[in-house]
Amino acid sequence: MDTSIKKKRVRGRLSREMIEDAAFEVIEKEGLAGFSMRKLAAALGCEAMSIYHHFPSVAHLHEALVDRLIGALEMPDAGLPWRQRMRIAIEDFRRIGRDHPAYATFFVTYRMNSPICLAWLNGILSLFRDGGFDTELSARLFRAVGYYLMGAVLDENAGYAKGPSAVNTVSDEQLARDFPNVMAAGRFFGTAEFDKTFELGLDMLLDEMERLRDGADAGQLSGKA
Amino acid sequence: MDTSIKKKRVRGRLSREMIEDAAFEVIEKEGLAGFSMRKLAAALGCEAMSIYHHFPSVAHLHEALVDRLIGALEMPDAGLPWRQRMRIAIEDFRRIGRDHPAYATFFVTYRMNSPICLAWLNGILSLFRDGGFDTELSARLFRAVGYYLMGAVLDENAGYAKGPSAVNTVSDEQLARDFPNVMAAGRFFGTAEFDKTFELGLDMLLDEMERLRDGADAGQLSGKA
DNA sequence: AAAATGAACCTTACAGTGTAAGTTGTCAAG
DNA sequence: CTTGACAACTTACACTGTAAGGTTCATTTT
Repeated sequence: MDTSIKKKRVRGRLSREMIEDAAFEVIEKEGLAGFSMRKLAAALGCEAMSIYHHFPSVAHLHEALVDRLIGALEMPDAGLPWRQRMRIAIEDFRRIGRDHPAYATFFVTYRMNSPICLAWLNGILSLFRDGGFDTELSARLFRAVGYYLMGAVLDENAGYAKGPSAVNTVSDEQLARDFPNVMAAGRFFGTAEFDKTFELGLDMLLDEMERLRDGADAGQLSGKA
Repeated sequence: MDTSIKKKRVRGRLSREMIEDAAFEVIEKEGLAGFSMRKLAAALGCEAMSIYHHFPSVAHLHEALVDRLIGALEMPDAGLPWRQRMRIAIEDFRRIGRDHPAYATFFVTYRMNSPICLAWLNGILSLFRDGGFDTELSARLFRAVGYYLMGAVLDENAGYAKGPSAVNTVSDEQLARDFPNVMAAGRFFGTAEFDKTFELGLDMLLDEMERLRDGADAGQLSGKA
């Protein structure tokens, strides 16, 4: 007979929301690669298979996490100036990465096909349309700005500033000797510089979009390569 | 005694280069997630552990793969106009994603600290300096342009156009009814539109950089948010 | 109150992963 | 022919997601 003390287990405790909350915690604590159903279960005080009652697979769970993050976003006030609306929407997305750094790499790579994500996407496309662009230019500008945003989120959370991942590390002396430009630039690659750098690129894109809208398309854009 | 026929095995066959070649093949065939040391070994006709004689870990192997791709890049001819040099360097990087679509997500996420990658990075930073920017602006513009490039490579190889990854798929009817902007924009999200969209965003950034260099910094860049 | 139902959870098991440790096969130098 | 070194293999371990089936318990029905 088993005389070991068994933690009294209150059934019916688990819920999708609880599991999602715990998942975010485990991911941020253990890293995205360190996340597993068993660790998640441990954090919840249950067995791994119990989670499958609420989510049929890890893929379903991950989709729910993305949906939660995207679903929490709301479109900027339509009464604000366009440039400001665009800026707010972009910063909102960027903030997700800031709040969930370990999850960012997954998040950015994720293909958003769920209804919740499509609804957000639809709203963002509306925002581009409100800028005065036709369907084609709205679509292309959305993607171009999205590229910038995705790359930024990725780098800010998993990039150069997060320390070496390479196996062959390079000493500071070698860096200074062989790669002086990297050495000099490194000062502006740190976390403290993220905002300023991001703003610079974002303003460049916003400026160009306003220029495009104001009919400056006879300018360099169609110029030589 | 074992009388089973054993494939005669020629020892001493393996080399780092062979393993890297096979790794690229396996990754593109099986996908990045489907890659494993055992599958790589099978492709090579050897056992998984034999690979460890040439690469101490998968991380080392991955680093070698990234090094090979980056190491193959060369800086654009310094005699060309600056804008064209920049464009070539950017397109060279982008082509890596095109040639190794399945590897792109890893590639873009990878933190480049190896000597080979640092050398490339150092050269690119030189290119920005050649554009007439000081250390700080070179560093920030490199990052901003890099964000755009990273995001593009990511999306072009693992993004929306590559089909649904979501578990809750949405029917075409629902898409047309509930997300008309997505439906309309979808036409410009396909693979065939990648080049044109990428060029649009790239030209926007190049235009802004030339404007910055030509001392137009009294313009909107420092304007209201 | 007793029985039945079904959701919620657990146990076990399997095929897969990276890789540490130890063993065998092969070839070249002495 | 022996020895040594190295390349490749074998085995084993701790981990992963999850399929299959068993157990427990709250609720509902009789």
